[in-house]
Amino acid sequence: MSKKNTFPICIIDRLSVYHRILDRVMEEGVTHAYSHELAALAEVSSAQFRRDIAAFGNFGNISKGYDVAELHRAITRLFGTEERQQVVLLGLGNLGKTLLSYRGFTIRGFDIVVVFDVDPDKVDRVIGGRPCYHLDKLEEILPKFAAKMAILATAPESTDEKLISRLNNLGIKAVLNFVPKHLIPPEGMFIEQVDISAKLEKLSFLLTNG
Amino acid sequence: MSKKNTFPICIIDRLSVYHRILDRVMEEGVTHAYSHELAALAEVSSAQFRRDIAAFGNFGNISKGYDVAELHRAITRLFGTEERQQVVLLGLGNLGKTLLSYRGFTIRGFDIVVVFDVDPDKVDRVIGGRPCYHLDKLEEILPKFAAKMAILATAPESTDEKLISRLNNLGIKAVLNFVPKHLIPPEGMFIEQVDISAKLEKLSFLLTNG
DNA sequence: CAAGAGCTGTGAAATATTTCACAGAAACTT
DNA sequence: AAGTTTCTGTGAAATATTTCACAGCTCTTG
Repeated sequence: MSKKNTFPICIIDRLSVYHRILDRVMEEGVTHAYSHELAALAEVSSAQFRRDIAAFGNFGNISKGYDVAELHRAITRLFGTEERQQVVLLGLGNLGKTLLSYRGFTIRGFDIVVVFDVDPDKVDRVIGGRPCYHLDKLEEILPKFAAKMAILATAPESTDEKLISRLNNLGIKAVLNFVPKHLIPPEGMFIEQVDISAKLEKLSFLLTNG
Repeated sequence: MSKKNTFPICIIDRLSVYHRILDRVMEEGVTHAYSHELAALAEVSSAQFRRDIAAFGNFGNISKGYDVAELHRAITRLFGTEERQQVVLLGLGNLGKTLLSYRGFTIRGFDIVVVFDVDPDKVDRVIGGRPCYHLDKLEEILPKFAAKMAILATAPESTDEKLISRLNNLGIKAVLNFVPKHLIPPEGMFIEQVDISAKLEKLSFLLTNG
């Protein structure tokens, strides 16, 4: 039995990769796989794969390797996506609309249940199957939903720590931020930054200097 | 003068954050800032900020702090985005279209110059100001452009290492992959994964277990 | 112009993460 | 049923990254 009180946060990123790989392997009808096989698909060492998994319990069978379906379920449980997670979306521009119809969220257990924007043409309507309200009504409407996470796809100019603070006050403790602006979360809140251009910059750096 | 032959790759991610912060600080008319000020905005320690920057040269003025504009330029140079970088986009679904009109790319120095898809309604037309061709013509058309990087927003079913290999043969050595599928790059190629659901999974994990 | 304050860049220490390598366990094989 | 193989989980070692803490410099002030 493995009991550590602390583990590197980057394990979580790798868990998502493992999860996708288990998906794929299951589709192929495989029921058991060894650490070195799964690790190769995830581009990590087999030792790292075993240690990552072992941080959350003993899942490996000593001669059959890992039960693929069981490990998949275990990771799902860790993610808390055994039951569907409700999410609020802020911002219905190009990106917001795309996210609203993004099938990946649905597949992974996340449902955008309500949307907020500031555009008069968009508010007080149902868009993409979800009700859309004016951002001014956030405090009034959001408590009616069970969303614990928010996705931020608002205009950069109007996105700041004030908005974060409003969300925090409404009990939102996790934010996925697509706005290319580094926002500092209040105590107890997590903000995950998705900066698409930053990824291109990294690639460009690697091409230029690597 | 600082000359290291090796440095942690995660510095590059932080450089992007610093870059955004310098943008903001410059907009406010600030010309110089101390490491502890910039570090606070980026949520890193001042020592880390100084060490990250020092890995690429001596930019700090010992009593005025860092020349904001100079440091900004220096990072731009490291990214290789002093001159505009041409990029090819593969896939014109919802996400592809959004990326095509994403202003963040333009602002950061990246131009999507040509697009490929498989939809007969989309190919051999100009869409969003860029010519769109059938993916079958990749080998014929792509060499006419100077793109060194590709953005992958194709359907998961039709995205695999075979496509990666075609890109590699055409001289594309850096790929930004929006398809939620872990692709293994051939020697000498970089693939940067953008898995949006993975970020939500991480947040969900933190809420559930943190 | 000497003393004081406060900065950067960086050795050295501390901490975090990854890899090595093997004990112990299961499943074959003869 | 003993030997062989090959696996997982994990101490211990190796490596990577971050933080500490300060020398040396610049500016300010009296």
